[in-house]
Amino acid sequence: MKIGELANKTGLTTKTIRYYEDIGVLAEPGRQANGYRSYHPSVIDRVGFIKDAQASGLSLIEIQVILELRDEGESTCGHTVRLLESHLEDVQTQIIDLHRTKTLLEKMIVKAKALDPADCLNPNRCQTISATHLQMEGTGTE
Amino acid sequence: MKIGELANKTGLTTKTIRYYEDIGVLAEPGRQANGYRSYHPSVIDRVGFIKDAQASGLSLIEIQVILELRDEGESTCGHTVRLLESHLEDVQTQIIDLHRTKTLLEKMIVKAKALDPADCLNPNRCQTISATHLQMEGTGTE
DNA sequence: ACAAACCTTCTAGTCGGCTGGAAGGTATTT
DNA sequence: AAATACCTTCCAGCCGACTAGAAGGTTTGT
Repeated sequence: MKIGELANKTGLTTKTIRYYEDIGVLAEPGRQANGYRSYHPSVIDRVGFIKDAQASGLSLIEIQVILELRDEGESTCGHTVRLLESHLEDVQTQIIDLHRTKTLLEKMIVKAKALDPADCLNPNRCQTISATHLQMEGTGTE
Repeated sequence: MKIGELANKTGLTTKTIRYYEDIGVLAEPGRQANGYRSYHPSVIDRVGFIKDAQASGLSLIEIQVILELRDEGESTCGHTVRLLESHLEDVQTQIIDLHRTKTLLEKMIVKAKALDPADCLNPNRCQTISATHLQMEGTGTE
């Protein structure tokens, strides 16, 4: 399979495939006599793995680590699980942060709407997002 | 107030302050006779505003838009509210995405742990995150 | 007088995940 | 034989929010 075919089957571009090879998440494939890359069909699955792992929020570097270990025949499961678990923690933290942000945004919107529109004409009063308005209730800055 | 003092009071670096000036979120301050930047104390509040807006997930470009409108004396509230509301939508979408990711990660971890450790020794079997395992249940690709 | 700590401008690099283009070689079709 | 569609390499740039460093000028302190 040439690179264009792999691109078609995986939905990646040839550029992206070469890039993945560069950074090491895809191994260097064999070459045809003319120098063209020649891919084994199993690479399609590997790309599927990469996509799934990416969709789960793993970076290409992290994915590379998992794949490298796997390629070396190490018992990767332990590593992978630890990586996934630490990633899960990150995700949970992000969710909490986003909820805080959401609450903050909602408060800001409510306050902005409660303002008398006439006040908006005074540029010194239209301070929808004024720091002082919000800091009291939960912007844990340091 | 010189730039270093402003940096101390706001927690930004002098580099960052100059950068903010470059991209337009902080206006060019006056200069002393020697060419040093000379800041009005009100800039501290403005930086506070920027920090809060950033903490709410607004980009510096978006913040700049709000501040520019405000500086021009426009009735910004409407614009600001619309910006905040569209941002709130983004945040909500992000939360939903993260929850999907979280569920996916949890499933992956459960599956990984359920595997017989002996299987890990076979690099072709230790496929914790194998694409085929997961795609069936909700990786809406495209 | 001289060092240290500040200030100035400018250029360029970082991270991550690509994308674009140039300049060439090869394969297929007409 | 020429057009086209593929392939190769390498180098450069994008986004956002900085950060680092060079090379110089100023102010402060001893």
